Order: sequence, then structure tokens, then C-alpha cells
Amino acid sequence: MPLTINLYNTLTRQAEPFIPMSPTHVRMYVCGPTVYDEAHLGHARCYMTWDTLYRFLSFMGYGVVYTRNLTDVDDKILKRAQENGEHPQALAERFTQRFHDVMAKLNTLPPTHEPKATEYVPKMVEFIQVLMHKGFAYTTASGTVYYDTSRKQDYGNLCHQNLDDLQSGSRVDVDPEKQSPLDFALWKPAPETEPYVWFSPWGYGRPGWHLECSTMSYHILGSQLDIHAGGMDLIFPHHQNEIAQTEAFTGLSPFVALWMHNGFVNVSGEKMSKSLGNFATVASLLEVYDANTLRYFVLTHHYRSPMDFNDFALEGAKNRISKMSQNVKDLVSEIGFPADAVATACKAHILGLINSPKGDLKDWEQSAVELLEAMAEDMNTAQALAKLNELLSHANPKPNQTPTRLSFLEPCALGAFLAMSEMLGFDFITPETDTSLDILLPELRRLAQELQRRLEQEKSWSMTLENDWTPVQYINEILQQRAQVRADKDWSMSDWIRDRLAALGILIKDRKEGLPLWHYEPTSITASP
RNA sequence: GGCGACAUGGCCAAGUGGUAAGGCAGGAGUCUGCAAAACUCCCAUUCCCCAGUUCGAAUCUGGGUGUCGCCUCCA
Repeated sequence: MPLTINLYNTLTRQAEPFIPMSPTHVRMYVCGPTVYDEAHLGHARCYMTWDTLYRFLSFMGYGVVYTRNLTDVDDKILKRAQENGEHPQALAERFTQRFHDVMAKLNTLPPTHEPKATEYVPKMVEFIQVLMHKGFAYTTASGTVYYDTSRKQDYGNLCHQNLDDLQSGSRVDVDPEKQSPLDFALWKPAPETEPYVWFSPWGYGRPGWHLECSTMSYHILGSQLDIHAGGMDLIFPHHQNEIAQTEAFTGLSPFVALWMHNGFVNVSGEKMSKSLGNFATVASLLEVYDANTLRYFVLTHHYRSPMDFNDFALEGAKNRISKMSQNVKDLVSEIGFPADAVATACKAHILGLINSPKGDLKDWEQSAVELLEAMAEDMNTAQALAKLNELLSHANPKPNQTPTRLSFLEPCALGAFLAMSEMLGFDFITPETDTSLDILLPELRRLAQELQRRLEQEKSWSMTLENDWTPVQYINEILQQRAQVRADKDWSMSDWIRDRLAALGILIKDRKEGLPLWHYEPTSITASP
């Protein structure tokens, strides 16, 4: 029996077993951004969350058709473009590019499909025509087409409000042309002379926002979806309206089997908003915290809970990731074969363990299985991270200070850790590019020459240097010489070398045998002595 | 007014009936020339308050207090 995946459904307000219509063709739709400004932390949380679900389902063997749209026509885009004095399309394309950059840096996987609203306007017009034909929409004197919410008895089923409560709670200025304050625009008229207008049977205009997702999901994924996800704020009215439109259009119900919504991000206890000025863009965050840190921070919270963002909270994630990265680098270097190969080999092994009796499993195998079980319980990523930490711990040799440390390494535990961390969206494998070390080349050469002089003067040792060495070659030679110095018990020169390297950001760890492990931390660079 | 969520150690945060995960910070030790890492151990008799149900509650029920979200464009 395969692992049952339970996911919380906003529609029924309970966790339900995930049973897609087709395991090889899981229809998953996520509401993408409106591209009129920089992506902020809220976007990061949202798309990292659904990226993690996508990765998990894929890991478990499902073929997921992950569709995430781009809203590139919208009042906000038009307004901003007008303020900037640029064409809305130029603005949308610019921020689409920015969005893609930032999502890539956050290590989120590209969706299978990423439709743009502007590419589907003719299809939206057809969609409206069908709704008109079926009597679910009406036109007004101004040329607006409205959806008639009174036609669907279950309108309000997703947000769990009845029509009367929704109407009485309505705080928006009601367009007198609307038959009900709840009715929403499918088509908004606009002068032909404006940029970004399309012709329709109701004259020139633009499609309504809610209609965009209904049309695109229908054309790409079909009449009924397995999963539709987005931020909690979209439950009403956006997703409620999508249900109304699509079900009216197709005549099929339910439009979506599983509605999933992520919680919001608060900043120091307050809602993050532009008016409060506590707005953190992803780009600015990435200057201080790396993708792994942001991912760790996000995943320590349950995806449906509100998440408070502040520097203190992120510090813990940053410290943890830093330790994990170092630990992984050390272990990979000690084990001595490619990390991605180990990870791939272990992935299949773990999947094969899911239904094994717990008693038969090794510690690290049990941690890996429990990690998957945690993910299967409504994406309990916090619990999954606890298991991920366990895995890394199992990968480290337990016996202390043994001359045969290597024999106590658990390469499989490390492989499982790497496979699991990739599944959760971390990247501990991609090495720093050599180019990041290139800026150190002059400093390293100078240090090597200085060392060469000192060795000759103080110890009458000769040290060979080549002018065309790479930074890594210099480092290795310096460490080689330091090993000699240490064998000579010249601790002061040994420490001098270590300090000089540390000043360049190259931190070393001595071992019982062989050259020390080292890693490069650009942020730790201080003024060179 | 309606709907809903949450309150767990110095900090972040899982856990929804069986006796408090994990991380950060902190402390002690092993190891080590030292440093760093790794490893070992310690760090909530207690889960906002009160009452109740139960053999048993952080978990269920009732009441109270506090915080927050949605009902309007928002991820």
C-alpha cells in the first residue's frame, strides 16, 4: 500500500486523502503574480510552499502538470504604467523577467506551464459568450459584462459565508449597474484609444481578473483540477468566483477537488503592506540571506499558519543552514565521490523502504521514511525538517576521534540527506563557482610568495610556486606547506597561515590525517592585513 | 455585524486524548598544540487563565483574556 498523502481542503475544512484523477497527470494550478512590481516575501513564501508540494508529489512518483499563470493585464499594471509613462506591456515584461530571476534564485522549479493572461484574451471572450448564452452573465449600458452570482446556489461554499452575510458585509462602493453587490465583472469596457484593449462583442475593453484563471486553467488542464492553490487572501472573492465561472461554463462540479491556501506573512507582528512601509522584496532579502536560509525559515512554519518575519527569527535559520552547508561539504569531501550521484542512488532506496517494518530499518532509513510520512500529513514541513536534521546527524561518524573516522561515515545517510533536502527545495550540492575564488587570486599569490620568503629565511625550506596557478592550486600548496610546518610543531607559523587564509574568507579545519578541510565564505572577508 | 485562526521553554516552532519533535541561543564534556567542526550530555513536571469530561488533556467541552486574518485590490 503506497503512502497515503493527506492534504487539507479549504472547501471541506479537513484533511483529505489525495487521490488524483490520473497519477501520471496531476492537474495542479497555482495563482501566479500580477506583474506590476517587485516580488516580496509573501510571494516568496507562497511560491516556495507550492514548489515544495510540487517537488514532494513528484518525488513520490506522481507526474504533476504544474501550471502557474502570470497576470499581465490588470488595473494595477495599467495604473503603474501610466505613472511611469511606459507601455503596460513593457512594464509587465520587465517585472515578469524580474519575477523569473528571483524565483530562480530562490531555487523554485519552473512550472510545467506558465500562461500569460494576455495570450488568452480571445479564449476569455469565448468563455464569456458561453456564460452569456447559458444565462450566467448580463451586460449593462456601460458595456460591462457581469457574472450573475444569484444563479448559483452554492456561491459562498469556499469562503463559507452565505449570500446574505456576504452582501451585508460588503464594504465596497456598489456599482449601481450591478444587480447584486456580489456580481463581478467578466469584461470591463475601455476606450479603443487606450493601450492594451481588446475587441469583443461588447466593444473594446479588458477581461476581468477572476476570468483569467478560469479560462487558462480550463484550456491547459481541463474542466476539473486535482489541486488549486494560492494565498489565503484569494479564497474570497477570487477563488470563489473561479468556481462560479468554471462550473457554470462546464456544467461540472466540483471544479477543483482540493483547494489549498498558504498563510500570510506578517512583519514584526503587523501585516506586511505597502501602506505600513514594512515591505521586504525578495531581491533585497537575497542580498542578506541565501535561498536555503529563506527556504528553511519558510518551511519551519506550517504552510497554513501565519508567519512572522523579523531579523531575529531569520538568524536561527541562517545559522542552521550555515552549519548544515559546512557539514555537508566536509562529508562530501571526505567520502570523495560525487554528491549528486550518491543522492540519486539513495532516492530509489528510500522509496522502496516506505512500507518496510520500522524495526528492520537503520536509523537513517527510519528518519528518511518518517520525513516522507511527515510530508504526507498535510505537508508538515516543520516535522520534515526535524527529520532532515536527524538524517544529517546520522550521516556524521559517531565514534569520536578515531583514527579510522572514514570507516564510520554513512555515505548512504548522506545520500538520503541530499535526496531529501533536494526534495524540500534545498541545494547543498551545487558547488561555489570557481569564479567566486578568482577575486582572491592576487591575494593568494601574494600570500604564497610571502610564505615562500618566510620559509626560506626562517627554515631554509624551498617552496615552488608557479605563476599560472589557479586559486585552488595556491590554496592546496599553502596548506601543503602548512602541514610541513605543523609537522615541525611551529605553531606560530601554522596559525599565521590559518589567520591569513581566514582573512581572505578561507576557513580551514585540521584533521587527524591528510590536508585540512576548507571552505570559502565570501561574507567573512575582512580587510587584508 | 458575519466567518475563521492562533496563544507551547530566552527566541523560532512541531505536536490535536496516552504522558512535551526539531532548530537557534546558552552551559558542561570528548577530541585537539590551539582554533573550527564533529560527537556526547544538560537546558518546559509543563503547554494563556478558570471550570468540566476522562483512568489519563497541551490535545476534547464550556467560560474568560489576549493576538491576528478574511468579509475590498492583495500571495
